[in-house]
Amino acid sequence: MPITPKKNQYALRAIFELAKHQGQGPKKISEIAEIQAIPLRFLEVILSQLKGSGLVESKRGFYGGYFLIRSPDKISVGDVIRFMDKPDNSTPCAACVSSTNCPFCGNCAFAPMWNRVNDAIFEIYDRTTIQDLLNDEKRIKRELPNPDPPEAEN
Amino acid sequence: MPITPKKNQYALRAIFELAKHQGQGPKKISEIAEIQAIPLRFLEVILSQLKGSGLVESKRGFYGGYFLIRSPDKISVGDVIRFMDKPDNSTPCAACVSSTNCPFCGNCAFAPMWNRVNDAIFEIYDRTTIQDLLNDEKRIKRELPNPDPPEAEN
DNA sequence: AACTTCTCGACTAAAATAGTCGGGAAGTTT
DNA sequence: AAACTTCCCGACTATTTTAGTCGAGAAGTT
Repeated sequence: MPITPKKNQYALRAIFELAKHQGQGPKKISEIAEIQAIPLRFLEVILSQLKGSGLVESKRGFYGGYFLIRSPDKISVGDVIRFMDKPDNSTPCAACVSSTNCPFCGNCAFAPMWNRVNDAIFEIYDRTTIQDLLNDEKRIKRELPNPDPPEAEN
Repeated sequence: MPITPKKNQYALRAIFELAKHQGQGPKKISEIAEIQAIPLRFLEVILSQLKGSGLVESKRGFYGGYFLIRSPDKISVGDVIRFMDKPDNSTPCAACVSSTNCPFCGNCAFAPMWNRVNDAIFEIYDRTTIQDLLNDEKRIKRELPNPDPPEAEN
């Protein structure tokens, strides 16, 4: 029922966080995990998987962390989602997007609709870049100036 | 990863099958199950659940079965999917369509995108009626005249 | 050497999905 | 009526997917 699993959302948020940090060297998994409220050990798995996408790279040691190797306006949400869903690329019945063994594959009245839906989803994903999301966030923050102002420490 | 779970697809196919049979009295679960390759006992559950939607009604006994109580051109795919997903209507964070407890609800840069995706999906669902699907199937069958011609029995 | 951070693979836990079953109630046939 | 067919109901099990954890190690820094 979710549009996309949590893991994919975490991947997006992680990349989003790296994008904020562009040009400032590597960012630690632990920081991303805290800011984006993602379980640390799970995020390790996700980021390490994301290295296979050619979007991020990492460095170890004291000043280590992850960083983007493509500019945020050249990374679309579609790039990320498609990569994350890749492992089980099988999609044997391209028509019935949702089932592994549809008995009507090919001459099924529902297939065109599922395809339209799939296309509509990815059209949005592909047209939304990480930079767009960054801009949106800035705008949101301007509009809601002080959601929770830092209290002066005594 | 599927666009919609199998159960929803079964529900759609069942209604689709009832639509084919419009005005010819009730149709048995067992027939629908066979034609649409749906596990019988599972389909019982689904159809019985669908009675709550006001789209179908049933009759028991020898000439019993299920039938539509609304014409196929007045039933949209959206009606069916929305009903099937109803039970867990909670959606506490309407913005982050996919997660139960998004820590950023309200001021999250991703929310507008998830909403656009959701809207795009349901726009298609709502504009596709069961009658449309019926028409599509007829067209498909005209175009592929004999996918598996019945052999003459010896 | 001590410390920090990513790395790797296997492993467990929880939730959602899919499916099953027995026994009963309504309706039909004979 | 008895026998039969069909839907009805609730609980129950199985399977798959998703989410998350862990220990030990390798690369880099101080």
